Amino acid sequence: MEPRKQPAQARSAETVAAIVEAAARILEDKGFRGYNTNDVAARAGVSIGSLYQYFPNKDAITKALLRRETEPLSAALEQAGDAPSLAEGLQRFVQAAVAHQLRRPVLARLLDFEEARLPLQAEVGALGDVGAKALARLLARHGAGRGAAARTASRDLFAIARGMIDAAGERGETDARDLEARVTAAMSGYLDRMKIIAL
Amino acid sequence: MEPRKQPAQARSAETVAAIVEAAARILEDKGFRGYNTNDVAARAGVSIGSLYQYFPNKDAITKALLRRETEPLSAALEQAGDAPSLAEGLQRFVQAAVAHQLRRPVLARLLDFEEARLPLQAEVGALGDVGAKALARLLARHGAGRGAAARTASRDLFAIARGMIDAAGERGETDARDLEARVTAAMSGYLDRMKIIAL
Amino acid sequence: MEPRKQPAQARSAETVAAIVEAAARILEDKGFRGYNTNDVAARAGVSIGSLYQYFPNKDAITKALLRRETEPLSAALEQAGDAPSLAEGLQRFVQAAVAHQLRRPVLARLLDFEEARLPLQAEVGALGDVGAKALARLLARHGAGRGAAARTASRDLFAIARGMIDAAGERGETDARDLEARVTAAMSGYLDRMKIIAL
Amino acid sequence: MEPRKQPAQARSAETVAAIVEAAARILEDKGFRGYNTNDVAARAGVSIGSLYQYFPNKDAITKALLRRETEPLSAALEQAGDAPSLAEGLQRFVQAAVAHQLRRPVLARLLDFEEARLPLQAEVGALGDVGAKALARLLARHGAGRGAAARTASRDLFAIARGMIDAAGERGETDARDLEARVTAAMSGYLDRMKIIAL
DNA sequence: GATGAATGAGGATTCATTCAT
DNA sequence: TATGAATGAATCCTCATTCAT
Repeated sequence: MEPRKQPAQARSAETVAAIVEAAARILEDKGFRGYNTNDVAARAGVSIGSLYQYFPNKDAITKALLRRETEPLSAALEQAGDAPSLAEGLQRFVQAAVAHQLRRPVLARLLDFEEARLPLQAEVGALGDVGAKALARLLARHGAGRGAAARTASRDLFAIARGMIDAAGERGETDARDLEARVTAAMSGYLDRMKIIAL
Repeated sequence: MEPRKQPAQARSAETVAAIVEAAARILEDKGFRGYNTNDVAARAGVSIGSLYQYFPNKDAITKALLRRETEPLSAALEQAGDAPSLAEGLQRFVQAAVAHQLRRPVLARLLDFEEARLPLQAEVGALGDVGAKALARLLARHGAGRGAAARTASRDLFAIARGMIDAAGERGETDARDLEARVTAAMSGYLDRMKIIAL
Repeated sequence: MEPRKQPAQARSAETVAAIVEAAARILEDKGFRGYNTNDVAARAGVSIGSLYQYFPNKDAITKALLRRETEPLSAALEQAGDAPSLAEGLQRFVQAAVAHQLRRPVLARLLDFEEARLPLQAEVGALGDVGAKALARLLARHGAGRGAAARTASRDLFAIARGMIDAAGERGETDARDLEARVTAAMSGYLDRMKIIAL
Repeated sequence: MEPRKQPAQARSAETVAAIVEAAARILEDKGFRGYNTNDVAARAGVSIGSLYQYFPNKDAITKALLRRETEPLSAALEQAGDAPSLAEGLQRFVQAAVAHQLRRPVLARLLDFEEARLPLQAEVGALGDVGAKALARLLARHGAGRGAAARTASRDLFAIARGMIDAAGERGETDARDLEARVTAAMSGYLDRMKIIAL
C-alpha cells in the first residue's frame, strides 16, 4: 500500500504529483463511483502503466492523496497546541481547520470518510487523533485539567469543530471569518458550560 | 429509483423488509465495498430475481434503508421542535439523535455519508434540513429570533450535535446519558456565546 | 479454488462440462500461453460471467480439468493393484496408462506438468502417488517385498512407465499394443534386474 | 530470438552470464509464474534496458539458459555413445544424466518442459534427440542392431532414464550412486527383455 | 410471482518492450 | 552503452441487471 518507487528524478516526482492531483480532481468531480485508476491516469496525462510504476494499487493513491491533504493540517493543528494562550490556541486551531476545509470542501469530506477505511500505519495518525491530542495539550498547558475528562473534552471540541466546518463546507459557505467566529464560539461555549474553563 | 411496487400483500411487505434489513447488515459488516445486490438477496433469503421485483435498482434499496433509518428520527426531531420550552426541546432533540446513533452507529455513519449522493426527492428532506428546521422553529417559538441569523444558528446547532454524536458512535461510546449531557452543553453554550439566548 | 456452485440443474451441469472441455481444447491448441479465461468462455459458448459463476478463478478450471482427466486413470490404476497376479496387474496398469495418454497426449502432458503447481487437496492424491501406491500394493500382495526398497521400486516402476508413455505420446505414437509391450518389458526387466521378483 | 549481439568484450559476456543466471534463479524460486524480464534484470543487477541490449526478447533468455544447461549434458551424452563397451557406454550416459539432474533439479524440470515450446533451431537438437541418437550409435557399435527397432529401443531407453531421473529429482533424491544403479538396471533390463542384447 | 442462470461492460493490475536521456 | 521511465495491450475478475423457465 505504500508508494512503490521513490521518485528519483524530477520528472518522476512530477508524475507522482500529477497522479495524486488527478485523483483529487476526479474525486471532486465524480465521487467514489467515478474514481477509477484508468481515469486517474488519463487525467494525469500518464499511461496506466506509469501509474502502477509509482503506486502498487488504487488504495495507495488514495492514501497518498490523504496524506498530501492531511499533513499540512495536522502540522498546523499540532502547532496550535503550543500557542501561548488558550484563546489564541483555539483561534489558530479553528483558523487552520477552516482554511483547510474551505479550500477543497468536497475533497475534504470524501477523504474524511475514506480515512476510516484506510489503515494509515502509525506514521500518520488519523486526523482526529492528532487534533484531539493537540487540543488536550492546549488545555493541559493552560490549566484546564488533564485526565480522562480532559481527553473527552478535547475529543468533543474536535468533533464540534469538524461537524460545523464540514457542514459549512458542504453548504458552500465561503466566508471563513464568519465561520471561524461561530466555531470558536461553540468551542468556548462548550468549555464554559462543562466548567472546564471560562474564556 | 423508487420501490417498484407497493407491497400489496403481507408476504411482500416481509420480503421488502427482509431485503432492506439484509442491506443494513451487509453494510455494517463489510461497508460499501462488500455491499452488492447478490449478497443482499442471499442474506435476505430471497432470489436475486425477487429482489429486482421489489426494487428497480441497487440505489433504491439503499434509499429504502435510508428512509427506514431516517424517518423515525426525522419525526422525533420535528416533534422536539414543538416542545413547550427551549430547554426541553433541546433535550428531546438530543435524546432522539443520540438514541438513533447509538443504536446502529456503523450503519448510521455510512448512511449519513451516502445521503449526500442519493437525491431523495423532496418528499423526504435530508435529515440535516429536517433537523435544522425543527431547531429553527424551536428557537423562533421561544423568542430566539428568526431570519438568516437564526437559520444559521440552527444549522450550526445541528452540525454540533451531529459532529459530536457521530464521533461518539465511531468511538464506540455507549453511555447515552453522558453523551446527551455533553451535546446539550455544547448546544446551549453556543446559543449563549452567540447571544442568541441564555439558557 | 473449489467449484463455486454445485450445478443444480441439468443446464448448469452442461455449462460446467462445456467450460472444462473448452479449457482442454485451448490447452491442446495453444498451450499455457494462449490459455485465458476469456477464450475459454468464448470457446465454451458461454459468457465470461457464467464461467465465473461456476469457477472462482482460473486455477479452479484447470483443477477441474485435471480431476476430470486424472480420476478415471487413478481408479484404473488402483484396480490394477488388486489384480490376481503380478503379471496381470502390470498389464492392466500399463494398459490403463497407455490408453489414457494416447487419448489426448498433448493435454496429458500439460496437465502432468501443471499438477505440480496446483495443490490438489488431499482428496485427490497426485497421480504419481496413486500409481506408485497401487504398484506397491501389487508387489506386496505377490511376495515382492514391502518396506523402503519396495517403495522405491514401485516409484521407479511408475517413473519408467510415465517416462516411456509420455515420450511416446509426444512423438505421436498410436499403436497402443506395441507401446504396452515395451513398457511392460521395461518394468519387468527392472524387477528382474533389481532381483525383486522374476517374471 | 537469438542473442542480439555477440558479447565482444569481457564485460558484456559477464552481463550476459549474469542475466542468464538470474533467469535460472528466478525460475527455481518462483516458477514460470514469477518469471518476468523486469525481475530478471533486477536480479542480474542490470537495467531492463541493458537486458534488451543483449536479448531481443524474453524467449531468447530462456533459450540461452536452456542452451547453457543443456549443452554440457548433450556433449557428455554424445561422448557416452563412443564408449568402448556397451556397459561402459550406458554407465557414462546415466552418470552424466544423473549428475545433470541432481545439480539443479527444479531448473532441469522446468527447462525440460519449456524445451517443447521453444523451437531451438537445428543447431542445437532437442536433448531427447541427442540422447537417443547417442544411444542408437552405442547400440549399433556394439552389435545390438540398427534400423527402426533399434531407434525405438534407444528412444525408450532415453525415456526410461529421463522418467526415472526426473522423478528422483522431483522427489529430492540426492544419492547419485544409488539412482545411477537403478537407472542402469532398468535400462539393461529393458534391453534384455526386448532381446536386443544381454548384458 | 419466484427463481437463478446468464450476461457483458467495467475496472484493477501485470509485464514485455521501447526510447528519450 | 546504460538507464529506467513510460507505454498499453492483455488478462483476471466483479457485479448490476435481465430473462427464460
